[in-house]
Amino acid sequence: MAQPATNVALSHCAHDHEACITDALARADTVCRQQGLRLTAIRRRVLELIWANHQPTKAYDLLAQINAKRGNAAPPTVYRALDFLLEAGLIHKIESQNAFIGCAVDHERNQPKFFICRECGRAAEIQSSQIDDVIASEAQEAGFVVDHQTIEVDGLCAACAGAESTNS
Amino acid sequence: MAQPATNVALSHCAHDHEACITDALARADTVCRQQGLRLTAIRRRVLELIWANHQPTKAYDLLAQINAKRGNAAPPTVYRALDFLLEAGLIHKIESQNAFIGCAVDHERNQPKFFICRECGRAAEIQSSQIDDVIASEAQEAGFVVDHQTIEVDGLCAACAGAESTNS
DNA sequence: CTAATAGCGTTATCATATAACATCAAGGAG
DNA sequence: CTCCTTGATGTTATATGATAACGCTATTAG
Ligand SMILES: [Zn+2]
Ligand SMILES: [Zn+2]
Ligand SMILES: [Zn+2]
Ligand SMILES: [Zn+2]
Repeated sequence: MAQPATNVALSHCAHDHEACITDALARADTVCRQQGLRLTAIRRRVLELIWANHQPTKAYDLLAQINAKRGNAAPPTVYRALDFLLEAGLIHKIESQNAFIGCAVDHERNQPKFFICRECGRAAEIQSSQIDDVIASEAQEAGFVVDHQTIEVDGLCAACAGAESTNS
Repeated sequence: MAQPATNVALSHCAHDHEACITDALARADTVCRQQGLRLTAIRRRVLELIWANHQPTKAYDLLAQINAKRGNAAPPTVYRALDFLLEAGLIHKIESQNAFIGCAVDHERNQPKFFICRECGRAAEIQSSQIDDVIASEAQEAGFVVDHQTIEVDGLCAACAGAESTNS
């Protein structure tokens, strides 16, 4: 189950992945400094690994990656870091996969939601607030007070759908 | 973790619960007969327990309920029944709780989605297709081919929100 | 510096889910 | 009816996901 830190799945999506990781860590530093949160070495390392994988990553895979170079960390080490990062809004949990992914989105006006490709495994975070609006109005109608939402849409991303139709 | 089969949480929602269970089982019989599926004794029993609980129920709680009267079933017994029921569309999995709940909804035109109350624990399945429409259009725009969706909105149901504001 | 607190290491254990293989029951072909 | 195939179930073991509890250490407020 443990996976290499490099991300094969991104082959169809060219971008400067090193910068991607660096930027995410820089943002995290800023956010934590502003909010008086402590982004300790372990927490930072876990966040870095999550971004390096660049797709939903399981807690025990992160643990294996941490321990890859002679480490010997135990599960609570990772779960505590994950709890912190979730709390700080720096990552999200993909409930349908028991996996975690980095967040690069401003959530002041819309809640997390994902398109997840079954082929390449990537989870794209959607920013539109249309879905939130509809949910809000449906909730209003039902007298339901929304607290938190889990929206995970599985399917085929554009790149993988294109590849598939080309092959057939 | 194991819970009694009767459902305290439904106290604020008066309805003929026995009929509720009976109807669900009758519908299941019909669906399975029409589709050539075998609703065996165990599968039927698991479905009955899920409806009896009437809120998202965990696999091991179901197992405990099955074994309550001198039984000795093992986990695969329950998980296999759950797999069958999921496949047949007779239940849904609430991913954010690792729990299962009965379905009484026609899904020809809209996918499963839930409002889940943190207070009473009930999960109400929403039927509106507005949310599906918005997701479909967002997906279209992104070139994403939707296969399956997980939509779970947590919060306070009308009854529990009312009770809370009354108390304060 | 000191005390209080937050973070972390470590061990054990709980909770969720599946693999693998043996056995059994139902239904069709001959 | 008998044999055979298939799908369902029983059983044991194990994989995978997550947390409790406790003591030590590092950080920081005063
Ligand atoms: Zn996000
Ligand atoms: Zn893809
Ligand atoms: Zn349903
Ligand atoms: Zn409620």
